[in-house]
This record gives sequence, C-alpha cells and structure tokens, in this order.
Amino acid sequence: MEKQVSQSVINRLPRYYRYLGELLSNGIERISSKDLSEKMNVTASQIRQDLNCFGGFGQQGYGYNVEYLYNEIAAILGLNSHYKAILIGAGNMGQALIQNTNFEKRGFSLIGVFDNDPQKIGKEIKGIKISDITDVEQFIKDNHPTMAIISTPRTVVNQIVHKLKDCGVRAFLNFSYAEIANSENVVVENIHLSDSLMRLCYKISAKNAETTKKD
Amino acid sequence: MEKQVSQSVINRLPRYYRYLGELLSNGIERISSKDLSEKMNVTASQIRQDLNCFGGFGQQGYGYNVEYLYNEIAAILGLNSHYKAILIGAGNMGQALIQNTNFEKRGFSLIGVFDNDPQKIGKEIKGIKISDITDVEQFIKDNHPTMAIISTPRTVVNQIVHKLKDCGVRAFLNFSYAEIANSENVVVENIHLSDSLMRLCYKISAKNAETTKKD
DNA sequence: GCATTTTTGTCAAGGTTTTAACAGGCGTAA
DNA sequence: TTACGCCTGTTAAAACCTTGACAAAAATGC
Repeated sequence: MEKQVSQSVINRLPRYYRYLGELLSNGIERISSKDLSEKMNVTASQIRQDLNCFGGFGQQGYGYNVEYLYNEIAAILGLNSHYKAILIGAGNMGQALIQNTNFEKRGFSLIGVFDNDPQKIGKEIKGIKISDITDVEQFIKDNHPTMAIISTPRTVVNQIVHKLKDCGVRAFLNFSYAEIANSENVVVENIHLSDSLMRLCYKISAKNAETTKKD
Repeated sequence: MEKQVSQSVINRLPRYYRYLGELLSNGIERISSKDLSEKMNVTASQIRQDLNCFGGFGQQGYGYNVEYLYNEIAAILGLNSHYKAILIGAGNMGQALIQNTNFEKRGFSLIGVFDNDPQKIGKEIKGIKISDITDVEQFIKDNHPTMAIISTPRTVVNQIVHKLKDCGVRAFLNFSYAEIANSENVVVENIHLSDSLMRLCYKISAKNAETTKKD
C-alpha cells in the first residue's frame, strides 16, 4: 500500500534541492524546517510535510543534516540515474539546456544530437557530433536512449515524436510551441517559453490595474 | 468587490490561448467546452469554470466563438500591451526566447540587449545592437523598460537584479540558476530548466518503479 | 544530570481547487 | 413555429492541499 505523492510536492523538491546544494557548497551542515521555509517562501509545516512523504530525514531538536537531505532528495528524484538522452534540433534552446543545467548531474547523459540543417550537421555540441535527422531511427535502435529533447519547429514535432515513440523513446522534454501530451507509457515535461511570457504579462497587467485602482 | 482569480487558472489560460490560435488558423469558428477539454486534457467543467472567472464568453447550445474567445483571453492576459523589455546576457537562452516565442505578440518589445563579453558587444540580435552591461543604468533612465530578461551566470544575478530594481524595472523573466523572489512592487517569472530536468527524471524513475513492481 | 529549548513527525482543521450535476437559454431541423 | 437536443453558467459536493497545533525526542545550557 503506497501513499500517493502529489505533483505539488514533486514540483517543490527541485527548489529545495537547489538551495540545499548552495548551503552545502557554503559549508553549512544543518538547517531547520523553519530556516529552510523562510528561504523558500513556504511554511515550515509544508517543508516537513513534503519531506515526510518520503520518510523522516530530520531529528528533533537538531533539524536536517544538509548533506544527508541533499542526497536523499537526489535519490527521490532519481538524479543518480544516467538515462541516455538525445537532442533533436541543435538550435539555441537545446544548446542552452545542455550547457547551462548541470545536465549530467540531473540524471541524464547526452549521447546524440540530430538536425536537418546541412550547415549544422558534422559540427559538435559538448563533444557530440551533430548527425543527420534521417539517421535517428537507426541510432535509437543501436543505442536505446530513454529521453529525447525536442527543440524543433512546431510543424515537424508530431511526426518526429510519433517516430521516436515507435522506436521506444519513453520520455520527452519539449521546448517546441506544440504540446506533447502525456500518454500511456510516455512521460513528458513541456517547457513553453511563450506561456511564461504570457503569465508574466498578466502579472504586470494585473499589478498595474491594482495600483491604478482607487477605493 | 473583486473575486480573486487563482494562479492555477492563470497558468492554464496560455495553453487555451495557444490552442485557440491553432483552431483559428485552421479556420474553425466554434468550439464547445467539451471538445476543448478533450484537447486540453482537462474536464469540460474546468474549462467553463476557468472562463467564467472573467465573464460569460459562451452561449448555450452553441459553445464558444473561437475568434472572440481568443481575443478575450488575449485581453485578460494583457497581450495587447507593449511593455518594453531588455535582455541581460546575450547567450543561447536569451536568443532562443527572443527568436522563438512570438515575443512581440506576447505583450513585449525588445529595446535593448546587454552583455559583458567584448566579443559580443556591438553585434546584433533581432536588429538590436548588443551594448556593454556597464551602460545599462543610463539606458534604463533614458528608456524606462518595464521588464528585464535575466540570462546571466548565477554569480552576478543578485547584483544585477538589485541594480535594475533600483532603476525602476518592475518585472523579471529569470532563466538563471539563481531564484529571484517575488517581492513588493516586483513580479517575477522563473524558468528553471534544471528543475524541469529533475521533474522529468522523477517521472521516469517513478514510472520504472511502477512497472517493475509486481503485486 | 536535570531543566529548558529546539525542532521534528503527525493529526486534524481549514482552505482551495476540481468535479459533478442541472436548470435554463439557444440553435437546429422538421 | 414548435419540439428537441446541445451546451453554457452556476451551484454544491468531493477531492485535494496547506496550515496550525502539539506530543515526544534530541540537543543545549546550567
């Protein structure tokens, strides 16, 4: 009998993890839920509740050991895995991801990059040669990547994703304008920059309305 | 007396908006909450509830007029604004944002780009010359941008954000590893690629655990 | 070594979000 | 022009998430 862990909890863990990493590199050994909650802008109760979904990592009167908690969260998130990943579309977005996210420390290793632009094919990203997209099926059959990063124009997304699913790719990180749906046997994380812009726009507009309004 | 609209609702609107845009360019004139909900993977009830936070845009027996609804959501999100934006850090991430998001159709116009790399200063992004970061304060005093896109190494984020706040920048889109907190008078949208990777990693690991488990 | 303080894990209350249900308006077709 | 079915807006119930409160465990200080 497993208690189901809610998505909200999972969404918060990476933030905790990032902050714990900073504490760790600053040589801080322990932290209480109260101190952590202030930095994270949530309640102490929430921190304790979140962590307790996975077990009691703290100690009364002491708090949490930073290094231990850091490692435990890594284990919960599965960051010690090395899922093989391929990048489809060698544009700015994909390169930013590969180069600025501690990609290898987040559970993934890049094993292939594909594009259809002859100008790009043959060049390298992080030591990986960019291959022709037409070779992707054979590559998958030979190397079995778990995850694909989709960063292509939206017009070709569906076709490519369909092909990759058929070859056995089981996870997608999607930067394209098109939406990839979670479906049977496949997990998806969509990153829609466009949506973020719209949300920010709303926040600005809402704030303006608020400060303009007199009552 | 204003009814408070929840963040969850705002988070969903951009997705609806994107999809309505596709319908529109496919020449589809009307859609029911039921059809829309199936495409969006939510319940029809939720669609109706969400839209009703802002007014009754539909009609019994007919559904919603695609073009009308599309424009109404744009108005709600404030996409008809032209908030002036500057980009701090002319790396891959910033360029991807500017070039792949219909930036101008999302309520923003880019008026300046800044970097500290002499190799980049003087070059152009989308017709905007990259300026030296040391000139940013004067630029803000002269041009009053509302929003700044932060895409710099994390070590300099706090210092830059502090400076920009002082000059009157009121909104931040943050791509850096560091977290920028929402605070009095300032709105922030954080995009942490690293967190997305971790969430995806969790989903893969959780799915593996599930299919491995026998009971 | 004892008393006091700190701080967790947990329970239950409170709050918010999502879903279901349905009355009543509107389009459609005969 | 009327009858039927579609589909919204709205209300209420259910599910879910967050917060507050507290007993008990560990650390700290005297």
